[in-house]
Amino acid sequence: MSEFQKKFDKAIINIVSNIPKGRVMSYGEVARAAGFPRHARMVSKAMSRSSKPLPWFRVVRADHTLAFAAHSEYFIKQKKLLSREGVLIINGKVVPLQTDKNKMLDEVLWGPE
DNA sequence: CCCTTGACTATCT
DNA sequence: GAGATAGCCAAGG
Repeated sequence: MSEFQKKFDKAIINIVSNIPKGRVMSYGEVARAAGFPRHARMVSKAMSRSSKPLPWFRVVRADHTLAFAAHSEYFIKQKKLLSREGVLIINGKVVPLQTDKNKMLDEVLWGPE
């Protein structure tokens, strides 16, 4: 394993494992939060290499769609895992189950900031 | 080295 | 808003 992967994986895994239940982050956001901007495409590989289980299903594309091919095995699996915690996929896009009516959709999705 | 491959993104049409 | 396009960047062949 390259030195890059060692540090990268550690940082990515740390971020992903801390995504709260019912919330999602984009690959780019995870990469940025981990201190590796422009490495969105490598986030998935880091997660795959993780030895411990991760809430990988809480990571979606920046446009709110799932990264897996529609109808693929993992697409179905991710959709199910997310719906289990109140995050639904409608028309291929992530939509949170109605929660706080006073919050804007983006805030419910991506959190207050 | 050069080329291809992604669980990606931002920016046009 | 769905496609196409051009960046992106480490890995592997």
